[in-house]
Amino acid sequence: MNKALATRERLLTEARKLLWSRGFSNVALREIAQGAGVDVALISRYFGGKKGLFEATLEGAFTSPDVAHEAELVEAVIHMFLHAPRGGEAPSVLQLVQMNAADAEVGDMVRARHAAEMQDKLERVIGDPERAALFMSVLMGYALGEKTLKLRGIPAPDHPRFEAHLRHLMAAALAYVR
Amino acid sequence: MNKALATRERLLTEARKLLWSRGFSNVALREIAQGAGVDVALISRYFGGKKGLFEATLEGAFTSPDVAHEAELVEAVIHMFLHAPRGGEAPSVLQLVQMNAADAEVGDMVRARHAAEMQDKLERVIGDPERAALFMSVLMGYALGEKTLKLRGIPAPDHPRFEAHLRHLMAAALAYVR
DNA sequence: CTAGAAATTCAACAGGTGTTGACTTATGAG
DNA sequence: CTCATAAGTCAACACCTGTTGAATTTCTAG
Repeated sequence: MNKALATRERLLTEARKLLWSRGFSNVALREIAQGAGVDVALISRYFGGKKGLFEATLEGAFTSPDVAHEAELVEAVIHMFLHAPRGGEAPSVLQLVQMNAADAEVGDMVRARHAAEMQDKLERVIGDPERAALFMSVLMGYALGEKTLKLRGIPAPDHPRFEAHLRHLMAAALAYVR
Repeated sequence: MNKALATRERLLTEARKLLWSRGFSNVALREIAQGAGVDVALISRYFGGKKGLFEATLEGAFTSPDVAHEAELVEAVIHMFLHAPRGGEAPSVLQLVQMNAADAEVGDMVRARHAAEMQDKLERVIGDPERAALFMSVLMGYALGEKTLKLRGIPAPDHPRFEAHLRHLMAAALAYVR
């Protein structure tokens, strides 16, 4: 009876890997099924369809670190950027954006589940919607520049200057005063 | 004989509108053709295929403003953000990113045609690859936060604080010292 | 007005998509 | 062992994708 749950989980793992990195409409269900070693039909059976699978993928996946002060926040983000599994295990801010861009409906799902939640947390810690928005923007932009656009001038994540950039940008966002 | 060129252009216009806003793999050629009021077959005939059409779309589309000094640069960007046709006529940095995320091959096309060129210009004006990268990152992130993620805390583009945010972020990027 | 060329449409293709219902295999209790 | 039920497979579907070659319309020179 719980063997089904195991393969359900295997399906979810594979779906996260593929859907999060390549976007909703660029991955075929058959590919996910093959990666999990089962037949495609199981996906529609277990999750009710492709969108159901994607939604299940988002379930409880986004846990921004619980911090209480700005200083801790900065350190937590640094840690996240430097030590997060870069292979594609955890959903990065960038991957969120990719998903968001693909399809309006999917974008809404992502926004409802994560973006809003992360923003809430940031606002609670930072104490100002504007600074929180700038903080998030700045991080998204840097992740984008590094991973997707591959800008010259952004060093590899293990280079000390990578961390320096992040610290500089976060500080700038937090220093905003209207 | 030049009537063909006219419909070619009509096709291109429609392609820009759809491909740039919704991404490469989320628009069907038939939709583009219908928007231009012609048959799908013409696209493969004129542009050699979907990728050919997309590439033609990028041709000469990206003209970053020619400025010589940092101060001018900031003003030019402000102008671009505030007065660019927000409906989807001109390709925004955000749209570039969307295209980039969709498909690896398409992403390379975009990077080759625009991202690198824009970066070159920025480096020439700013004089430092790192600051240029930060500058570009910061703008991409803010555009992303406003248009795609729709973050609270980012006001409408016609609000004075929108401009204030942009100025603050650009100044921060330019103020970076290693 | 008419032949010929240019511009466009039509119909069909081969391949891929998500989804569904019927069938088969594995599991575990009695 | 037996059988009911859970778990998974198979084949087919209806639809949509980009692309192509032939047919057709539209335009234009003589």
